Amino acid sequence: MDKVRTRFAPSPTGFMHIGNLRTGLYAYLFAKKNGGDFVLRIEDTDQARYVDGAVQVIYNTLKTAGIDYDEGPDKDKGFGPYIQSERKSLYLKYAMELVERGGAYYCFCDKERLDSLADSNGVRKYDKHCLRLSKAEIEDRLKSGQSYVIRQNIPAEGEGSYVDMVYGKVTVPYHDMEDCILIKSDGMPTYNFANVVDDHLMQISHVIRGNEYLSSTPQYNLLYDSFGWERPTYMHLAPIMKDETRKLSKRYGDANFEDFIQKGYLPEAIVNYIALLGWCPKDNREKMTMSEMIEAFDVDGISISSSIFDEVKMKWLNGEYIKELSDEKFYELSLPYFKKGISSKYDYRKIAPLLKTRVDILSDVEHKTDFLAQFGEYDKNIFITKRMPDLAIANASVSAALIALKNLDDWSVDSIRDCLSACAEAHGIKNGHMVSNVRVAITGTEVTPGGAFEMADILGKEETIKRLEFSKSLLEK
RNA sequence: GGCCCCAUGGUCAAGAGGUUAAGACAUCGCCCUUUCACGGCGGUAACGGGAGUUCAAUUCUCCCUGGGGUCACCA
Repeated sequence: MDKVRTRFAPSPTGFMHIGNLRTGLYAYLFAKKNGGDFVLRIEDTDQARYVDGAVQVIYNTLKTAGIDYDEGPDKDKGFGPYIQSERKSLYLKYAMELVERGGAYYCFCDKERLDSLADSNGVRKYDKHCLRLSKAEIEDRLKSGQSYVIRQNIPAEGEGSYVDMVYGKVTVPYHDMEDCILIKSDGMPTYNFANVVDDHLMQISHVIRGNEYLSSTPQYNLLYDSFGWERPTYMHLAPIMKDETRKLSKRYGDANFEDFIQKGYLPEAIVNYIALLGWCPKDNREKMTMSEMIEAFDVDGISISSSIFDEVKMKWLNGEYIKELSDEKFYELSLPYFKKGISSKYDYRKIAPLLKTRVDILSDVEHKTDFLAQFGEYDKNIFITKRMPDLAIANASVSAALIALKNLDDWSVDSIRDCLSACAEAHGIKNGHMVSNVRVAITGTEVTPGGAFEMADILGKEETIKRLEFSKSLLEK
């Protein structure tokens, strides 16, 4: 086999959504697995849809996702330019060659005529009207400056088929294809054409893309054939869905990479998760580094059916990644999510290590530390758990702890522990009940970033006493 | 509507004619922990329907149903 070369060819039309990224990831994994090159190409032939800054989004996303391209707009290895709008003259040249070879033809039909071709379902198919034009007539029209497009000339009979790496054999009758436009009236190529010309010129060996192209691929193969070019191997990927019936789209706001990063997902976790959405390694591993994925990547494991994006599972995976972070790293990454208003009052260095095993995504830090700034009326039934079944015990614990802690001068996790322990014993309260009750009493919440000692230590003596007093009266109500 | 493609628990998914039909997330329960969480153990839960082929179909074929894609001077 010739050298494996894959490409990722996004359009700069805004954010990069997860499905799109996954396509790029698979193309990258496949190339790397096979010792090949991964090429980035920007498909910006539709000027109307171009979004400012979107190219930068593509660069940034790939970079933070850890997907390094071997070639791209800023890494020309001799196949450039890698931005389609900069290749404009090239396409026209090839289109004219194709006209010479009979694989395409000039078309001068206007919108009205095209619209009149629509059938009762509103579906229209071009009738090859301009294919009948004589060479002289075409020359004349061209000379007079009449607006034109170049269309692909599809055979009326027969069918086109190819073997897809994941779908197997796909066959489409030529009759069902249209003589689609290759060069638009603005001189720019359509995707249908640019794609083929570029993939050939860039010596792409394996075309990896979404399965929306599954049935138009025979049409592209016709182009390769007309030019006498070797067809690439195709790998089409099933879409990632938002739910059973809707595909993940840019409209689904949370589906883009940037948003997930902002919510506090680790890039490695996102990449790991989306890799698993549609691919399963032979040994069924779930948590993998990029190099492990490259090593394990295998076409056999690619799903042929679509999969639904499940943020709950991605959250879990992210939590696994977070637990592996060093305390220092976690501190750095999560600090931005620690509310500024309370950061001056409480030491986040003390809180962060406690939080590490308790958050799935970094932004969880925000609400998990809410109790620091907010404390007030709460439902006293939260004292009750399976191990602490009685409010009277809560009441007793809080009253006793209040007195004991008031007299505690050396305020540290250890001294608070000892103090509470002695207090429990003195009052005949189980140690577990005591700490459980104190923990709830000083935080007002069921789930906290740590145990009673840590919470009291972080809150400080003054605040702890204040809260115990509040909870005491709440319990006495 | 034509054409192309798909169909295993709620979700991601192994399995490729004979399996007690894996595993993960979620969910539920138990245990651990001087406390919630973390962690450990376990439970509930699936082959869309109908015909064939076969000694035997979740697995192969066909039909139906359901879903997706495509039919643009968008990619």
